[in-house]
Amino acid sequence: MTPETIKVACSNCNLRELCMPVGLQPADLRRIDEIVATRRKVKRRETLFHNGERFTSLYAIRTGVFKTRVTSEDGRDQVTGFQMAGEIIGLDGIVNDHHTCDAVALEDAEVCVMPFDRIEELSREVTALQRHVHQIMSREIVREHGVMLLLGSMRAEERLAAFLLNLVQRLHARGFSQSELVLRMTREEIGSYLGLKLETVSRTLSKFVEDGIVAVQQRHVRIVDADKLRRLVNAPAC
Amino acid sequence: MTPETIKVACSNCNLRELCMPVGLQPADLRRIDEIVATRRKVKRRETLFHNGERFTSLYAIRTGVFKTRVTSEDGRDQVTGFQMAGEIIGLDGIVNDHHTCDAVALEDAEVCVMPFDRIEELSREVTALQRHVHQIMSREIVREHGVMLLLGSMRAEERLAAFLLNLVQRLHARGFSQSELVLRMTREEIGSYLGLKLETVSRTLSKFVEDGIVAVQQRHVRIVDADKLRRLVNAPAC
DNA sequence: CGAACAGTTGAGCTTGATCAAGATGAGTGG
DNA sequence: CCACTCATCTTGATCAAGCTCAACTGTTCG
Repeated sequence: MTPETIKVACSNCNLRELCMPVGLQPADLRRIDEIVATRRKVKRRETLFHNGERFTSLYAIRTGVFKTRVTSEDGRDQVTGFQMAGEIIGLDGIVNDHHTCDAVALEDAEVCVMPFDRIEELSREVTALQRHVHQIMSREIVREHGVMLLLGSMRAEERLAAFLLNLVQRLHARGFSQSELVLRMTREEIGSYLGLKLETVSRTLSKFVEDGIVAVQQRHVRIVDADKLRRLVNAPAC
Repeated sequence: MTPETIKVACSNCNLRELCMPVGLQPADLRRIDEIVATRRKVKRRETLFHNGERFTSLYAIRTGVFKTRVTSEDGRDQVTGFQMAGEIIGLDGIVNDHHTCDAVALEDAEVCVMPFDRIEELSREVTALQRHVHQIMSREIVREHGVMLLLGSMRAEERLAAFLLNLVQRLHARGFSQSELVLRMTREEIGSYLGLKLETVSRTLSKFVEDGIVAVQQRHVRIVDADKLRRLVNAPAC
């Protein structure tokens, strides 16, 4: 792991409104630049950080998609999320000064390294940043509530439908198509995230194709009937 | 809901080391007292806050046990956690200024009301408090990772075993028995949390009794063989 | 080019859900 | 204090969603 490091600035980053607070005073904006120490490239399949590693920094994703996963004592994995441009990872490490999950790049990626003590220092002075850090953590908590609802109460079709809608919605917010997406993860990784086996993911996708809800070619997915997909998720518990 | 309010101080609260940072300077300690605005009593079955309600404060539980739950659009509930003395609830409300879940008292309870703007203000000045807030939020994220692992990859027996061990461990940290506990929640609520139906919870408990792992009388549970229970959780995925 | 990886599909099985009937206990009002 | 009621819990019988195992196909990349 040779961290290719480049000095950069948030103030003219095109992802700024995704990962930084908006409406800052110019003076504060310049201070925010101090947060990002370096950038770091992570190749496909490499980890950005891993379970047990010392926590030092949060990471803002510039390009690429990551998965985070936790591992139980007996070696079972659970994917806890897929993260893309503008999203912040590493929050798990704050509480015990060590990371408790792995972050693995699903494709070649680049992140901004933001040393956490610098974040804390600056957010004591820049109220908007303080607020922003709190919101990012709260957002993650709320997201995980949603995943718990999905895992605890939804059936396979509902889970996969919710997953696809969530992905495409986040991609759309980043300027991509509302109806087409490329899965950067395997069926097995999707299954791990959704609490399903890879065969079930594959079968359920095939069923969606049969029902004219999506078109699938490998990892290319086109949402043909978004309404049907949405109805699948909101279907009253029958 | 008539909030019986009493002015109080953290500095001489016996739960302080559970919900506040330790090792504070006396001066900072006195400032911490400013955080708790009031206390509030919540009767059994009443909500401390509910989905959609304006977020203003975090709450430190003094007595009683709460459940938090989210509700999906089609009305399905998912219990996202059970919280007890010293634990902080309300973090979900920070991101959008509104709560996204309900907090319901499972027995008569009392909480310390901590206005969040006051927390933010003070944590700009007291570094230990700032750190503490970050840790509380990170801890919740890590806890939820654990729940995702449980919901996504464990079987019914493993889930229930993990649940009982977690409960008794937290109670033990509060000075209660290592082997006896009183469930403050119904089988249905346990089931919701664990992604199981109440019948499955009941049956699995009965099986534990048969196997000499626990003794159950209503909501009284005595852990007879903690090792067996632990082995159930760590059992290699067979 | 071939080996490892990723995905699909089928057959059969297991776990936990569903439906149903009682049992038990706590709270309430007469 | 007792009878009644409602909520909670237990247990049985049956069913189905999703898992497991297996075979095969397609893809990627070294």
